[in-house]
Parts: sequence; structure tokens; C-alpha cells
Amino acid sequence: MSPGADSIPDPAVRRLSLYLRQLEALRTTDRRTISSRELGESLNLTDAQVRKDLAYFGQFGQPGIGYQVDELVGQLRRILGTDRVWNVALVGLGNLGRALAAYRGFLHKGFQVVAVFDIDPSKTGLPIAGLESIRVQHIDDLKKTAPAKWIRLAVLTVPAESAQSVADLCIEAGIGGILNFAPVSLNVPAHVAVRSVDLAVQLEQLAFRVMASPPRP
Amino acid sequence: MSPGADSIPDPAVRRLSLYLRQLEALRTTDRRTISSRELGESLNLTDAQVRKDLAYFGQFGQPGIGYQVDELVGQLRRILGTDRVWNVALVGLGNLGRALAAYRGFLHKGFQVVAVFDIDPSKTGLPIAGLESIRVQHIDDLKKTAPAKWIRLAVLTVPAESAQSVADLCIEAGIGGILNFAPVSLNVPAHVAVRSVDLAVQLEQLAFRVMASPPRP
DNA sequence: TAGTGTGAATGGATTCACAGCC
DNA sequence: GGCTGTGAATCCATTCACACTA
Repeated sequence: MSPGADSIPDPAVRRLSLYLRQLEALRTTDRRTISSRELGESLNLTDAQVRKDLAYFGQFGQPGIGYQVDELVGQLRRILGTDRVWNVALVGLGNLGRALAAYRGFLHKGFQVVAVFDIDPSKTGLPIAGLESIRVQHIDDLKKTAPAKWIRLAVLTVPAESAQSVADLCIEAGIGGILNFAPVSLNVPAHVAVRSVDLAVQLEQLAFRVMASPPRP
Repeated sequence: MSPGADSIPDPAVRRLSLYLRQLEALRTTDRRTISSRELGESLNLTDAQVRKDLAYFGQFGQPGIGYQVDELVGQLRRILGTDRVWNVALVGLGNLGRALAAYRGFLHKGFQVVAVFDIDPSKTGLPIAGLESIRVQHIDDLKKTAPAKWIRLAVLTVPAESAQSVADLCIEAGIGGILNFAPVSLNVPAHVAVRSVDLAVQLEQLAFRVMASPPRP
């Protein structure tokens, strides 16, 4: 069926998530089909871009009609892997970590926080607001808990200084993907995926663009 | 001096922030200079990439030596605009909003949250943990407060349903850059910069990559 | 020798444009 | 007429390779 995932341009895969999000929003309306042009316009992309991205994975559209919203949602979920639920570990219980633990939006998108870790022993055993069924574990439990609970993704909300060593622990524990909120670039082996979100970096990028455009009257 | 900001490839500008972060970490050590090769290796980039990115903005290196760490930090801050402090508005006081308000790491990177808004009238006037000097304001104050406090950047941590209308308010208030955490794509005029961070999208991207590589033994 | 800055070459992603289908 | 899927053409970013400098 589809070609190997690594032969597909990374930008195309990123857009897949945006298509899915847009289509899911559309499903609450009574729209049954959508054209590549409409879908593209809603995201500031060209119609050709949309068609090419989807065509990497198969032929989902009908000439003269467009794409069936429901079917395309199903296909995109399958492609991205969110047609099942992924168990996620959250590591680091600072402000951000607690906020993410309490965030409800993940589950129906296919992700479920099933374990929470911190290095501070005084926190272990405590309950988590918004996650009634689980307790904070010490980070040393990661290596045992991750395989036992089928956890393959980890969210890191730890201080910059400890991020690399925590990432190493995650990898040892068999984690395959890391979402890193610490402001450092992690070194990981090729078989591990990392995405980093650095708030300060995002703001810097905005600052650069704001400087470039003239101040508003 | 430098060419217009929009003639510079976006990927290059993104890397500038990473260079800056890396160099700032380096400054705590006694390293005075660094070569493009070393800087690149620490970020999994080629030396040519690093040199070309920097060369868009000027000639900062010394042949045979490399780059002076301190000087390059200064140049990058100037280029990105973080040699001064940017006033930031935070809109939406859910879990994530409160976590970001309390986050200390921003100030010394050049960003300062100087106002906080929410639509819930019962929250207005309340103090913010971690931001002693300010009080929650109602979102209708945005249009008056933003110009008065020289706020040009906004961080949106509001529900998906209200994100677009809050963004519209920001734009009306003269905001030039929006960091959007709501899982929707915002429509804004060309003179406004937007960066979106959607946690679910990030996890989806990881899931896709993890599926592509074989499970670990 | 070590390392920058940069034109030229390469490699990839986006857009074009059109054959084919509803 | 409307719309997809896709080779071909274009555009743009990355890498190469080398003249030049400390």
C-alpha cells in the first residue's frame, strides 16, 4: 500500500495533521464532502498541495466530487496512527506538566496519559488533578512501567538541565517518541523521534516577524 | 545592512533561535569562540548550513578562528529583536494559561508578561501566581491596554471555539504577533504573524514516526 | 593549518497543467 | 462543469567546493 514513511516529505506529514483537524471540525456541520481547493483555502494552502499530500498515501478522492469527509478522517487517522489510543508518559511535574496532565483534549484525539513521573521523591504517590486513576511515580520506575503499560510516547516537562538525562532514561525504557518542552536540543539515536516545543523560541520568531513589518498606526 | 526580513528563508530564521540558545548555554562555560562545524554538530546541522544562515545577516566570523561567542550572541539577539524586552499579553486563564503565566524562563530571554486577560468576569481583578504586580483584566480591556502598555505580542490559551474571535480582538488592539495554543488555524491579515502550537498535532507527528520504525525489543 | 564567506551544483518540495473521471 | 491524480516544470533550500584570510 503506502510507501515507506520516511520517503514522504516531512512537511507533507505535518500538513496531514492540519487536514485532519480541519476535517474533524467540519464533521460537526452537515458537510459530507470537501474539495482540495476548499480544504486548502481554509489553511492557506494550494489545492495541488492538498492533493499531492494525500496522494502519497492513496487515492481517496472522487473526480468531480471531492473527498468524503468521514472517509478521509478515517484514512488520516489510520495513516497518522491515531485510530487507536496511544499510551503516554508525562515526565516532570512543574506548572506546565500539571497543566498538561489536566488537559482533557488528548483522549479523543487518540492519546492518553497513563503514567506520570517526577524526580522529587516527596511527590511520588500523590494523585494528579484530572487523572484520578494514577499516582505520581519516581522517575526510576520509568524503565519498568513503560514496557508494562505499553507506553511508547513521552512528554518531557523537566528543567533544561535534566532534559538530556531524562531523555536517555526514556530511551532506555523503550520510548520511541519524545515531545520535549525543555529549551535544549536533545541528542537521541536515529530510531527515536523527537519534537521540541520551546516557548521562548516561538516568541523570538514572532518578534522577528513583528520587527520586519511596520508598527500599526 | 541586512536585507529585508522576508527575503530570508523561514527555515533559516528558525535555526537562528537554536543557534542563540546553544550559544547562550555555551557562555556559562569558558568557551570564547566556536566554529560553524562545532555549532552545527551540536544541532545536527552541517557547517555550511550554519555559515550560510549567519551570512544572510552579515559577516560575523573570523577565518581560521570561528565566531566569538559573546559577539554572536549579541548579534543574534539584535537580529531576532530580543536585545530589548517585549511586552506580552496572555489571554485565557485555564490550566495552560496559568502555567505559562508562572513560567519564569521568559524574562531573561527578552519577554515579559505584562497583562493577563480572561473572558470570565468572575476572574477579573484576581492576582496571578508568579506575577505579583498584575491583575486579571476582562478581555474587553485588551483594546485599551495593549497600546497603553506597548504590547505587541499575545499568547492565546483559550478554548478552540473562541480562538478566532479572540485573535480578531488582538488584531484590533494592534497586536502584531500571536502565539496560538488553541487547536485551530487562525485567519489573520498579512501584517500579523502567527505561530501555532497544537499539542495533539505534535503527538500525532510522533505517533506517525514511531509507527514507521520497528518496535524495540 | 583551521576556518569563513559565497558562487555553483544538487536535491527536494511546490506549483503547473492537463488527461481522465463523475 | 467540477474535480482528482500525476508527470513535468519551477522554485527554493541545502550542500559542495574553493578562494581567501587569520
